[in-house]
Amino acid sequence: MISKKTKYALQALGYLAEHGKSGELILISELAKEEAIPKKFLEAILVALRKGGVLKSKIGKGGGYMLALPPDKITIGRVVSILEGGFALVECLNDNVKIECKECREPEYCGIRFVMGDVKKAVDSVLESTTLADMVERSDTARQQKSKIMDYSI
Amino acid sequence: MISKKTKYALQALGYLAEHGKSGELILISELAKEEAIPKKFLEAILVALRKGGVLKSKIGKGGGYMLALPPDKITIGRVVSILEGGFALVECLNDNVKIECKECREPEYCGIRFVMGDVKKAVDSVLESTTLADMVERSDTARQQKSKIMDYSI
DNA sequence: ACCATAGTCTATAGATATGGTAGGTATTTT
DNA sequence: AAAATACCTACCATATCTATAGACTATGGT
Repeated sequence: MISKKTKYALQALGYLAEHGKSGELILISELAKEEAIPKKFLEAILVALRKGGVLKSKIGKGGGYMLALPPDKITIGRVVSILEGGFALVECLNDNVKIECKECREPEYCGIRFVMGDVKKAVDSVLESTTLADMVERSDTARQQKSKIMDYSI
Repeated sequence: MISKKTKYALQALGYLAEHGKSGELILISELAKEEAIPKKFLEAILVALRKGGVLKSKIGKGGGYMLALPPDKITIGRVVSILEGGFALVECLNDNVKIECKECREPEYCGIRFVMGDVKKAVDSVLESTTLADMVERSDTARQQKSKIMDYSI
């Protein structure tokens, strides 16, 4: 299960992708309000995203947040990685840290590791090939489909 | 990250697959000792697996646990599903429960859902096509490779 | 019938992670 | 100087995960 942190991050990034297309700076308070995210909690998330290189900020009056990269250069995998330290399935397969399973006496031929390695590959392949732009686009498409159907039915 | 519960479950099942081939009953205490799993914790896990239809047990003297199905009929996905209620990535995509995201005002065209739906498909596809037998076999193969290399180097 | 064995159930304690809050600080614009 | 705005540190509450304890029930051997 992805954490709320990650979910909020994706919501905020989605909002920034849609409302900051021409380089406008968006306020934390606007993001928090529009996406219904606790403001203080969101602050911490945005800082993490900035440190992770996907957001830029400007302090002071007239300040705010904007994407540091175009939406099609920001993969969902990168976001997940920033906020959860990678999508780790077992301790010993974590991206960042190279830990051996404490429990596991034979990590070299641990079947669980093999299987979870496969799962991780599958997950990473999706997360790294999907960008913020894709996410927003799919949402928009679905919304349009819906309104088209609505039109027909009127 | 899969929970220890699930990891312990897979360890125990692996042991049963390897040591119970001819239908022997294996004691909880043996499993706990050999796989270094806290016994009382393991008990609960085994009960869950039994209720999930993957294990059979016999109470009383001479009792113990055995697989309820051949290892190649037990998918890793099933085990994960029993212990974690499915590999849910977002609340609104859980297998068992059909919940709408509370936060999400527009679940029908939520981009996060679309993306996580794809991830879930990828994960499930691996977990459902991999069986306990595969897991054990890969572990064995790796172990043999290793010993072969050892032989050469001697 | 009795007893040892072995799984089952319920309750609970301790540890860790998550979600959320409070208050103050630093920086920029006007 | 004042207002706006992001930044930082610390903290708390709750939920979940891991683990343990103890009493209960069923079986088989004697």
